Amino acid sequence: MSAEDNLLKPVEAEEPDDQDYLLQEQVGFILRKAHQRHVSIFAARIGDLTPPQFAALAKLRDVGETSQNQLGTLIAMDAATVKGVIDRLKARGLVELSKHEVDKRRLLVNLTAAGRDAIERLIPLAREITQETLAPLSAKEIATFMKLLAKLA
Amino acid sequence: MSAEDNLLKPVEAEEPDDQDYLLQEQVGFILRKAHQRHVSIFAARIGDLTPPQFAALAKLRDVGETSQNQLGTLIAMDAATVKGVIDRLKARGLVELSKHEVDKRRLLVNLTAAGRDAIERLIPLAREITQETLAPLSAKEIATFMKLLAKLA
DNA sequence: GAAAATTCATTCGTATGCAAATGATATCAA
DNA sequence: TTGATATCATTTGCATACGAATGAATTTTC
Repeated sequence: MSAEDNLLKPVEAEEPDDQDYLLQEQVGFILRKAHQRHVSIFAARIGDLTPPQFAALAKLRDVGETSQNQLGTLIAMDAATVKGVIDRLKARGLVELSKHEVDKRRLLVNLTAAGRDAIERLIPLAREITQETLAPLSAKEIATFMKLLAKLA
Repeated sequence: MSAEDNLLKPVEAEEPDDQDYLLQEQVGFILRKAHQRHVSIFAARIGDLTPPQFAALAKLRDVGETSQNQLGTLIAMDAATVKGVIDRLKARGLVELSKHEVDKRRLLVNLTAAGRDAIERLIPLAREITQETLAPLSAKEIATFMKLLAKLA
């Protein structure tokens, strides 16, 4: 095949070879950047709480009291990570911890009154964060994107 | 409006109110999970290098010698983060550092022979990682998804 | 019912990721 | 040319994120 043929060949048919690995076109790299952008938007709107901390409060609002590990499963954090998040929320008086009466291994987590106030107050801001993150897309594109993204996660 | 009317109302017309904020349907949350999944796939295939470290090597392969800061811009890392990544690559002999002759502020980074060998060897694995990450989608869905994801990043 | 396997939580070590402060050097502007 | 700005790099502090090891408590299995 001559070099000229490449001018006629559609891009989709390109055989990737080691000469042209383009980092900026790989899912992982773009996924990382999209995530960074979202975190940045989040920080601009909710400065005093991180996305993982918000996730913990929002999920506790949904399900009520649960064990630390169970909460971690619900918000996709491993045991070590969720411990740090809960520790910091506890230090700020947004959650309270107690021991499970029957199963002595479990550490129960629940919202305090202040924690409930905080999450109720922040939810409208979180809706705006979602909107701003998706702002580059049209309504139809958003529907498509969310469907596909969910398949990948 | 009676409760029965809700049965007839299409889902898309639901007015979101604070009662039903669903964390698991928010872009940020799913984006974080998708990113986690990708990192996990990456680690399973390339155990001895992280995605940021790989990104640094791959970009150095593209552009050749650059300043640490410039490299950071190219791979979307701030100055503090890129320094850590480069330090670790240097400690493993994959990159080498030198001072810019003219502009004494700049720290030049380049691949060593070992670094070039490593990235050439890893690129085929990186292609597989991209494929596996996108495996839940069809070819057409991949094209759509990548287009929309790029808009968000 | 005792041993084995599992689950829950903690701790340690390593690696991003970013804000803010600092110091050195370069560039711009009056 | 010098004084103000801007850029490059480093450091510190804080917050995820996860593997691996450990200990305590529970469940399973024989």
